[in-house]
Amino acid sequence: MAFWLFKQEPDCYSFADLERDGETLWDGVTNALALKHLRSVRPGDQVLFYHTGREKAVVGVMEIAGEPQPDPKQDNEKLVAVPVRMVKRFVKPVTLATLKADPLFAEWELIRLARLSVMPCPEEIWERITALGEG
DNA sequence: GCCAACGTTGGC
DNA sequence: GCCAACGTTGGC
Repeated sequence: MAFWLFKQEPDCYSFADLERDGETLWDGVTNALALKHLRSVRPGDQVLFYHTGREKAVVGVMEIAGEPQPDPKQDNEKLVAVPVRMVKRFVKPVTLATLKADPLFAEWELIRLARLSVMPCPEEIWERITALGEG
């Protein structure tokens, strides 16, 4: 079982939308490195949901609900999408400012590669963020 | 609204 | 295959 972080602009699809839907297909990823990561996810993997834009915070946890599959909205076999399901909303969102203030996160892709939307999450970072988020 | 960082495209 | 120009993302 592995840990990941997925980013999304909440005006496009928010954690509240996932709470409403329960499960959704995470699609629309086109960046090569993000796709490489997305093809590596496995059912049961745990995923942090990060809101970009105004919020800039990790807002909750979801889990991979199925195998990566061709993105049904794209006419390109290289592009994949993956089913995800809601797990829990954080009591307290963990803001980017909080993460930037702690050197533990400085080398992580979330900080180093601002435009990457799918990335692995080292277990140490997972533990720290979920501890902060669960208050 | 601006800009830095990065990815993509297209001419050569 | 290189690189300049351009487009996009996301933080500020």
